[in-house]
Amino acid sequence: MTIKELAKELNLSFSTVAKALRDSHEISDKTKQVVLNKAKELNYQVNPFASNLRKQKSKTIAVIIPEVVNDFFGPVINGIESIAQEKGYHVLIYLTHEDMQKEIAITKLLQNGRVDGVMISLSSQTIHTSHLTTLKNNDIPLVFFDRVVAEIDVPKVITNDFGSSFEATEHLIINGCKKIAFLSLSKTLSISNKRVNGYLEALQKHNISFDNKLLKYCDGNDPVDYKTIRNLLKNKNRPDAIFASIENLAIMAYEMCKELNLKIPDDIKILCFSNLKTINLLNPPMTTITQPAFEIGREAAAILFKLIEKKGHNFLKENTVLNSKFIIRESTKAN
Amino acid sequence: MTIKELAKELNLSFSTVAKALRDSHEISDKTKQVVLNKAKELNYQVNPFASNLRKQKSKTIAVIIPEVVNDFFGPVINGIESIAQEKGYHVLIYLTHEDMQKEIAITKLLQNGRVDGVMISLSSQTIHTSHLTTLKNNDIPLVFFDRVVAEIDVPKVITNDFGSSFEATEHLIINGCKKIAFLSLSKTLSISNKRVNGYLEALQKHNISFDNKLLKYCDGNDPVDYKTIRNLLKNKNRPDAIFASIENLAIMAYEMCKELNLKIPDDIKILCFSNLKTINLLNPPMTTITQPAFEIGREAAAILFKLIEKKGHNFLKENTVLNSKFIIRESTKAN
DNA sequence: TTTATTTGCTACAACGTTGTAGTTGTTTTC
DNA sequence: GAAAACAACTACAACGTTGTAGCAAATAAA
Repeated sequence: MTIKELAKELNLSFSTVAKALRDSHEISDKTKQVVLNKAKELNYQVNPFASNLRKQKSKTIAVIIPEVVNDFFGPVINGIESIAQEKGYHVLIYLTHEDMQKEIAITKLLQNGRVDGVMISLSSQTIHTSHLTTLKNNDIPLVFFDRVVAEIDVPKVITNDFGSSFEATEHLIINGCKKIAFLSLSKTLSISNKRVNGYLEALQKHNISFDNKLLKYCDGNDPVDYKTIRNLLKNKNRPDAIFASIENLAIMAYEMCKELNLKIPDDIKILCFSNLKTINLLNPPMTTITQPAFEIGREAAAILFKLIEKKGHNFLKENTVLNSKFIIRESTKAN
Repeated sequence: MTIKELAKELNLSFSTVAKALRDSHEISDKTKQVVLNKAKELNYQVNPFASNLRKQKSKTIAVIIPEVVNDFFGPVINGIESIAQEKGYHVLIYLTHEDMQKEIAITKLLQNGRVDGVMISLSSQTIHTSHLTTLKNNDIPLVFFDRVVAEIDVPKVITNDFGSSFEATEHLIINGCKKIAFLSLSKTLSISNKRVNGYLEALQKHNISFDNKLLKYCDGNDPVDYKTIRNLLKNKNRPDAIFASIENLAIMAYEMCKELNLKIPDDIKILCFSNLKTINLLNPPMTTITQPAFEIGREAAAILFKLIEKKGHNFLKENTVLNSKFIIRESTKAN
């Protein structure tokens, strides 16, 4: 059912019908009513491609994330979707699986105007970012969240990673830890570096010298990371705490402790950045830095829609910083 | 950059350029090379809307699910996405949040050819399904997975829910349970009914009379369901086991046990359908029926693409049944 | 040599919208 | 009562593709 067919049914010019459907002031109320009724009767729906082509707008945004089976990115999507649904936008999801090549391929797909805007949280393996600059230079509204590229001048929604990391490390130190291992994800992502720096600064403040054997870079590949953690824990000079920068690594550490029969928190303390909903049911419940994932999604989406609708760009240069919550549970209890 | 602009640059007719880009046999290899080089140089990308409009194809599918923060639907999306990426399709995600009205609104959006196919797992609150029949009648390829509508004649990918449920219930009975509560999700979904029936049949086989106070229908709204579970467990005539048809409800039961100081499995045994990745770390690890979520996603997507490409429809009437795994852990250990 | 056939390219009409520029006939204004 | 304004509708040209039809020139067949 197209406008032209509708027009034929109604014995009106198709321009009239088109305008009536768009509630133009040029059309009398009587005619509008007739057209609308007929449209409903024949279940007329605008053809999105014709409309997109003509208006050069797609009412669609793309969300690029590393992974979806994840208690952080899941709620982020919820947040994004809640705003998108309000605004009548459609949401395309693309997963990079922490692979830079996939990320590049995906951004290429989005350069041709398929979407009105893009939200992205980088893959941990992304070491150069020209594909994102290209996207920005193609005038596609772009918002980074959580894993951002500091150098690219687009709005970013992040959390207070340095502060959280500092606070968590200090908490471990106060509770008696002297050999705190830090499991990081990426050497290049600014978020990873901030988390590492928070850890380092806390060590320094408390006069604990940094042992670089305790700073491990994982790569998001489960079997490999598993080995890294295993080696760390089987070492005779085992750390007395593990601070994981992502949930997955902490879960592996928990599993490894179970396997090696290490008692948490007595033998080793563990904490991490996490949004796990079963965190309280773990044995023992884990101390976490919990990011406001849903709000990050909502905030980032809201900013993207402002960019799309070009309602002023004063916010463009600013990072939006939301605060994570540090929640102390049994996994870091002092001996 | 459009074909016409490219043609002007090359001093060729735009038809020639268009054909060269599509590698038509009507164009000489030499010309093709020239065109392709120029296209690369000027970063020409086909306009997806023009192409979609002309071809009446969008290379996009829609996935409608109740929820994304979920260790079942997450891997399903991974499965879908892995096939979609292979095939060069885009994936639109829509969330119903277990709300039938949202589900209806979403299906309306998809009636106009925006997508080449739709995959859906119903909301638990969906009690009538004419919106899905409409979608099917509009000739939009449709595949159901997990939460299906038995009456609508489209391909479905499901698991052996009756059998799993029977097996799990029997396991509880053998381990000494006599008052097994079943937490169901929906009175109408066929998947829910199958799970309930498996439970009932196992009771019958072992001559345990069914107590309808032990069969609770939850509605996916956390605070409400929380109360339901609380009432169940605070009752003086408390059940000795809880069989939850979805993960969320089991998690709430765990939390409630913690709150009420009930020991699992001594005071009460708990099991559920779940894909939780931290299941082994819970206190105690929970016995689960684990569905092959990733494979469900892959299988359903593969079928959808066959439908889209119209490669025979013999499989149309058949359900694809994948088997879940029943994994016994500590939460149901005999006293 | 004349007539087919093939090769390589061009012209053009869709696809279904949207927005601008007419074209009527009617009403208002001075 | 002529000019201006308005209301309600129509015509049509984009948007950027894709596929069919057409048209030369070159080659093959008769």
